[in-house]
Amino acid sequence: MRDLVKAYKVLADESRLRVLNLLLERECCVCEVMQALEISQSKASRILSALYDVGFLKLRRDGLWSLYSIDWEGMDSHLKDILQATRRAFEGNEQMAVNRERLKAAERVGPGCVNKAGQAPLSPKAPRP
Amino acid sequence: MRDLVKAYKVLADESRLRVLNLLLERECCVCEVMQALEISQSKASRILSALYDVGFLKLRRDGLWSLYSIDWEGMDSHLKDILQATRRAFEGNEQMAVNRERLKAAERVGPGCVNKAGQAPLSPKAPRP
DNA sequence: TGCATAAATGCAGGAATATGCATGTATAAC
DNA sequence: GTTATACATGCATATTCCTGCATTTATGCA
Repeated sequence: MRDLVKAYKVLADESRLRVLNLLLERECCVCEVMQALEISQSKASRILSALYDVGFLKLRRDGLWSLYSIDWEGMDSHLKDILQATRRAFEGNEQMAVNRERLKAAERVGPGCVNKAGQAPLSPKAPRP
Repeated sequence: MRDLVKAYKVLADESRLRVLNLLLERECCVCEVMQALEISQSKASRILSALYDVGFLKLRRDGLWSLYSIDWEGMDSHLKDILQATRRAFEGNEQMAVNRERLKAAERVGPGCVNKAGQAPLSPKAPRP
């Protein structure tokens, strides 16, 4: 029951729902999230680790990047249930669709993305280091 | 989206989940909830109106009683989704099963239930006034 | 070894939340 | 009317939560 409460606590925040919405689209690093949603780096990082702690996400490292994604395989079945209901709620939502589109446009970003969030990245499609 | 956040906020509390668990069993008045869960009257009342405000419950009056129940018909479809997922999460939980049993044992209580919460009611099956 | 970059985290201020106590309101019986 | 009962709510307090700022940590590269 504690776990259920913790899960709902994490979902009870608009910023965290927006992040979840992006991850339901695809794997993201912290800097992609902060750019797509125009939030600070520390906020993006905290949100991702909160979602991770509850069990919604898994983490993969690639160089300097922390790549978070939905952990469908490892997730508790009740959490999966709830996440799927949440996803359905996102589907009809205009704002959420806009955010997902913005993520697609961003793609993986190049160096300097952390310090330049909010500005257009210098080279939108720079390859990873 | 605001509505979804509000719904999750309401669900992000163990006491409120316990109340919801009782209501998934059957319609309840405030004093039944406070007895079955051994919580104060003001707490029971506030929890029920919080669940009501979000749209999970409907309210029916019968004399002095306020009878709350799950509003399956009037509920938004996404809320219904989430509530059903929540119910499934309750099913395997020992504590929740105990609470539901305690509610069955209590049945509708007689006069004085508000002031005597925690004690056994004087006449467990007294008719309503 | 030193520098640059991505992410994580300690801290603090402010906002939101939960809850007990006391009181107010509405209804019913007399 | 008066009284009793069930419920709702205002207030005060304690606690939790969110967030920005600054700093630290970890990794990769020259």
